[in-house]
Amino acid sequence: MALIAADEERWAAEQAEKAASESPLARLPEQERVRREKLAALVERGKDPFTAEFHPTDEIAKIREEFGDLPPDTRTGRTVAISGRLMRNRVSGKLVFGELKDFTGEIQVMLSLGEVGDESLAEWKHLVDLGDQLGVTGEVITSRRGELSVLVSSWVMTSKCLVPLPDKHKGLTDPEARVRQRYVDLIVNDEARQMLELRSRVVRSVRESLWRRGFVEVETPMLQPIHGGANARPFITHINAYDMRLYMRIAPELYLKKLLVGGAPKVFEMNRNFRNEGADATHNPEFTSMEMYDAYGDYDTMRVLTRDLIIEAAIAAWGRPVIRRPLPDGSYEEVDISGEWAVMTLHEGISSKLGVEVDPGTPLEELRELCRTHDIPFDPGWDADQVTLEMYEHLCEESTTMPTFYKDFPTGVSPLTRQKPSDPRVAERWDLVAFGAELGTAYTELTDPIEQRKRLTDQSLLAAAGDVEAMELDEDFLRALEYGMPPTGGQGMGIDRLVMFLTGKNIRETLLFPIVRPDQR
RNA sequence: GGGCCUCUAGCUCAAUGGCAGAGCUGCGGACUUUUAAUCCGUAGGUUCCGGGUUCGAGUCCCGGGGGGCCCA
Repeated sequence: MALIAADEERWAAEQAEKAASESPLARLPEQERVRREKLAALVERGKDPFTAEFHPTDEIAKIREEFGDLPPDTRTGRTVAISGRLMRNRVSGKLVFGELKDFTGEIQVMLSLGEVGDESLAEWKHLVDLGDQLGVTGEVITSRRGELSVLVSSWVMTSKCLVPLPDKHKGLTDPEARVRQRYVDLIVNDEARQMLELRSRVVRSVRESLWRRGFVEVETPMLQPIHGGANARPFITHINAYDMRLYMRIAPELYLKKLLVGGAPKVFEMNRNFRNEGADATHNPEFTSMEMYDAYGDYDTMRVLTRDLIIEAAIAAWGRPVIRRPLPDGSYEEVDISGEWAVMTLHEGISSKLGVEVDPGTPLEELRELCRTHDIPFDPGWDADQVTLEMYEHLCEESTTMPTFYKDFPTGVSPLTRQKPSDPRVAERWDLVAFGAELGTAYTELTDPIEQRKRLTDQSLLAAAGDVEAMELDEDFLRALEYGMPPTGGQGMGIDRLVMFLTGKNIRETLLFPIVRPDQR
């Protein structure tokens, strides 16, 4: 509490200092000064360099579609109004060739003395810069060399760009700059725009796949008084109204199950979770996940559904059931994922890697010995279930390439999962792994409130003993289960991971704005 | 957390310990069919930050920071 108040004070002081130190034109690079001078010149000539009075009626891609293959020197008689950013500008005396780029594509614009007159041509030559947003009206024609163009009859500046763009050939390559200034990345790198669109198609595909199957999309709290539903370190925050600690959610699971208790049979939520752990090529502190629950389903029905969702997402992304993998030379290869996906128990997975049979009854000492001989680190305080989980992560996850379901996890490391009736030592849970990364997990949910209380009590004891990832005891969740929750299959899938899987890119490219340290300069 | 690499003009990159440079961009000029336009001229620097060694440091040493890759 005291700490948060101190933080707020420091923040206010920093803001005040910042405002005081910022004199408007102090030490601007020459090119930025020039652009501001042009801005002033436009205003002086009665032009609004940020006018809102231009209304485009045409998209560049549509024009290209409609007039794709015209012979050189064609006049179409068709007038269009387009808006876009000026990406290239070739000034040739009384004729100017520019290239205008909107979010759909690029097209050449031609400005000739005869068409626009002295003043307009001179203003373009002296007051327009690369990067400016322009609104252009003119006839669709082709140039003498056959380039599809808009012969400008009038133009306005819709937004002056006050900062020079990166190199027109090399673009912006510094990965740090690309992430810190994603807007610049989007302006100059087509790849960034394609990722934005691809991710949108994937998210939409997952939603539509679920809607089509009768699932209802819901939103549950991100600010939670008790963090549960997963094992992870939470972000801690504070609510002034109640003067109380709150957590950013690490998972929506417990709330979604309350909806099942309430009678909603098929629900899903696709939204942000927050985990106060590392930030690297595969982890961002906030990430998007999808969780779904299907009453009277189980972990087997979830397995079939999950594969269907991912195949449908791949088709949404690439038009075919394929994913892309990076090759050492920087290019990508397509991998077909339409075949059957492997299914094996976690113990089968471990056994095949070790060449030694391991099963749920293998004694702790034997597991430890296997860890020692295979260089698998373990904590001497762990029980057999925890050691087994570590062996699985070490031996199976990394070496798995094609999508594989590892199922039947040790009950002790699966506090929210129903035990297998035929063998209560393992729980009906699977992890889906592909190319070394976990894509999702699913359970036949534990619905017995008495067994659930016992498991969560064990977890809270771990928490009290200092395990920062262990769950807290959520009385309201247990109370809800006491009202009776139908047998249910539940599944969680990382959407960022899914996009990474589909594209072969790292998380900082699949997220528009991954977390970065504040720029100190 | 450990190892390796990296940070120089708005962008992309050079520079044996010896005058900090090029291309693009910018600015001035020529050019009415260019498309990485061309040609002439010209401007632009806290070499990430702080110390140290040296006659002299972008370069070598120490410390710090940002970023990337690999490992745990």
